Amino acid sequence: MKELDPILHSQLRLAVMSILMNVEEADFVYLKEKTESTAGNLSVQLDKLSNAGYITVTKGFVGKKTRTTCQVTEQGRKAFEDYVEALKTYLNL
Amino acid sequence: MKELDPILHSQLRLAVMSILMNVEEADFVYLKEKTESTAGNLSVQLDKLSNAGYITVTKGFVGKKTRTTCQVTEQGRKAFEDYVEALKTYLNL
DNA sequence: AATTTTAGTTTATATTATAAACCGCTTTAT
DNA sequence: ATAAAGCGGTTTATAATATAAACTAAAATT
Repeated sequence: MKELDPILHSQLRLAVMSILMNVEEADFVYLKEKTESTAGNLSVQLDKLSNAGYITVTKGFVGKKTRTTCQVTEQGRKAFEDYVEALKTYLNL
Repeated sequence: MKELDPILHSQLRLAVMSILMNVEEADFVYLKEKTESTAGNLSVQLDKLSNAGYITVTKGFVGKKTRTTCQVTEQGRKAFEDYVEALKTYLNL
């Protein structure tokens, strides 16, 4: 049986990646709302995705407010697709 | 976003369930080989699936040797199917 | 009859997920 | 102008999980 990439096999990280796969970019606040996660948890999981090279995290400003935006990288996109393929063998799809 | 049943969202437990979904029953040794897990890990995860009511574990004998066989329950089957549906919303399938 | 193998279980450890507490800045109310 | 409240996060502590290592008991092998 295929390995399931442990970086993606986590509910919150998978949710984040799932969102980012369908959109050019998404900011912290949006991801937090969509995933219904706490800010702390999200922050940690974004770090992990970022450290794995699956997403890029950019800190900018909108007026005076900070804004953290995330984008999936090519590597992340590939990893997600591989993960989906691996999972299919478990789910009988 | 839907919750992913934490009992199923574990590589080894999911692998076990995946196998059991396609077969009437499977024994400990078979599951261990197929999943390439250690006996200890498998033992623990079978307990969890059993405690959750997703599988039944039966200890019997083949000649003088013990044999532990597992079967998925109706509840387990339902949980697995629900899990697959929930996952699909993450994977865009 | 001693040794190895088989079929597991129990226990200890490393990893992970999660939430709680915190921080700096901005806006609002006093 | 200043205190209080809110926003956008990060850091740290704790709880939960996965995993392997150590152990047990019986059977098979030498």
